[in-house]
Formats: sequence, C-alpha cells, structure tokens
Amino acid sequence: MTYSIGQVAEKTGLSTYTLRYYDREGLMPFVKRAPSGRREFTDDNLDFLDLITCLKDTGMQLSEIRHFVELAMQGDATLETRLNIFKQQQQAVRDQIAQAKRHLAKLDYKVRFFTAACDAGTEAAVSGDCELPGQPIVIDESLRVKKAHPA
Amino acid sequence: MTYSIGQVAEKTGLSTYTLRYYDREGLMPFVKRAPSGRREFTDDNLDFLDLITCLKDTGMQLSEIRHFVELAMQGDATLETRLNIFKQQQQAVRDQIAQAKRHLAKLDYKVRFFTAACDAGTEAAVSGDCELPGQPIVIDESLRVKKAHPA
DNA sequence: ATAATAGTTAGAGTATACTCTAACTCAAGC
DNA sequence: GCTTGAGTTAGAGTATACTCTAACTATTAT
Repeated sequence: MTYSIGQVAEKTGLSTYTLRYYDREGLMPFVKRAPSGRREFTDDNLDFLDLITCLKDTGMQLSEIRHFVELAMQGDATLETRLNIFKQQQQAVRDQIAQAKRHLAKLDYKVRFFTAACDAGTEAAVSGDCELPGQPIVIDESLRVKKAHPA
Repeated sequence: MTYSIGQVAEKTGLSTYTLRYYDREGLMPFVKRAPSGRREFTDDNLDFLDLITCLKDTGMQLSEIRHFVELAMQGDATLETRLNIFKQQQQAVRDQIAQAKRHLAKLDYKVRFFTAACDAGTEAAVSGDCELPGQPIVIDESLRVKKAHPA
C-alpha cells in the first residue's frame, strides 16, 4: 500500500508544497517514484517522516536533518553517530522543557498579578512589580478604584 | 541608575543590533533617551525586556508582542485584555510542554533502540521498527554481527 | 474522448527575525 | 584638542523555511 503526496499531506498536516520542498532539500531520498514520476510513500516512509517532524519540531534545522538522513541511508556504519545525535537531541528537549517550565512560572505569576489588578481596577493597587514568581500578590485597598468583589 | 545599550546587550545576551531592531519594531517605546539621543535603560525597562524575551521564547511573534506593548502603554484600561493574553500564552506553553514530552518519549525510544543496535552491530538484529515508545527492545542474537558485550 | 483533478519541475516570491554597513555624532581619557 | 570607543540612523543583506506560480503531464470519471 502506498500513498500519494496529497494523501500524505492530509495525514501529516504538512502541505504538498512543504513535502516537495523537504524532498528537494534531501530530507526524503528514500521515497520511491512510480514510472510516471509520481511519489509513492510507504508506511515506513511515513514513520520516517514522523521522525523528521519530531526532529524539526524539537528545534533541529533542516540542514542538520538532511545530514541525519544521509547517515541513515549509509546503514549500520553510522549507527553510533546516529545514536549520539539522538542523545544530543534528547538532552536538547530536556533543556527546552526546563526552560518552558521557567517561562510558565513567570506567566503563572503574571496571570495572578493581572487577575488581582483587574479585580482592583488598577495595576497601582497591586503589590510586587517584582518578577519573582513565588511572590504573594496583595491588593492595597486604599488604591482600589473598583468596588471589591462585586458579586 | 541606567544602562547603555551595550551593557544591556551583555546582561541579556541579545546583540545591540537586536535591541535596536526591537526598539524600531515598537517593542520598547518606554526606553528614554539622553539629550544626545542615546538610549538609557532603567531596571524597570530590563524587567519589561525580560518579559518580552519570555513571550518571544514561548513562540509569540514580534508583531503580537508589539501589540501587547501598545496595550501596556495604555494603562489600566487594557488590564483585562492583557490578562487574557497572559492566560492564552500560559495555555500555549502548557501545550508546548506536553508536545515536547511526547517528542522526548520518542527520542528516548530511539536512544534505547540505537543503543541496542550499536551493541548488536546492526539495526537488522533489533526488534521493533515500530515507533511505540513503550515497546521493549529485543536483540535477535542470530543476526548479531558484533560479539556480545565485549567487556 | 474529454474534462477535471492531481501530480511534476524550476524558479520566483514571501514572512520572520535578525545582522550588518555606512556615514555620522557623542563622550571620555590622554 | 584629538583620538578612541561606543553610540545614532537609514537602509541593505542574510538565513531559514516555507509558499506559490507557471507550464506541463498523468490519472480518473463521465
């Protein structure tokens, strides 16, 4: 069973433009062609494309992915190199998650701060301009410009 | 106490080019100038720049950040809008973390798979072409091309 | 057989975010 | 006072990843 480029576009969410672009950039040398020249994607090809998408989404550049694909095409001689690439990317994603969590803590703080500010009607009444996410948020009632808890 | 653009570049890791570019793009209308025309960054400015960096690093485009900055310059009238922006971005980051974790699971599987393949000396000996991250990895000893555990 | 649909290529165009150059000005140290 | 280093602007150039157009061909449905 094989898939046309349009079917692959539907399955993956990538546009046919993008799929052809990836092919031109050497990211899919494994995709075979029908005698007419049309691409015929196999299930294995889709799995590999899924891996390519994983690498791209985790920040690897297309040029690096092409390099990885070239190594994969060379077979078992490049097993260690590919293992090391995966280890590197694994660490990169761990770092990305750690940073995203720090960013999330900051955003959590901002949501708490602006919730209080909306409640008070003004930023001026809310304590803690400071960016420490753990900071408790306090409203200075004397600066409130909006009736408290207008239930 | 104020900082020159060069000092801010050092502190933040952004280049002076980038800082001036951000200014031109309307991301820092709050930065005051000396009579000579030089930018003078305050500590508050640095805090705001840090927030801009947080939004940018979590995937917000410069055009959206400019919009946010414009709202911030308008004061308390835009409190709710800004709260909603933070809530949206908060959810976006949660989604990003969830996706990164799925990608990490796939990479973890790849590391296990290629560790086994390196051990066996060939991909062919390793079970599970499939991409299920939970899949146990097994080496078919009859296909091994490398002596087992050459301690 | 023919029309509609979906594929092909080469190459141009776009979006985003920088990154650098040129020409100039300002501030500080000798 | 003059050099050095760092700042200023406008505008050009670059990198990356698409995204689309044009001209053409192949497949499918009627």
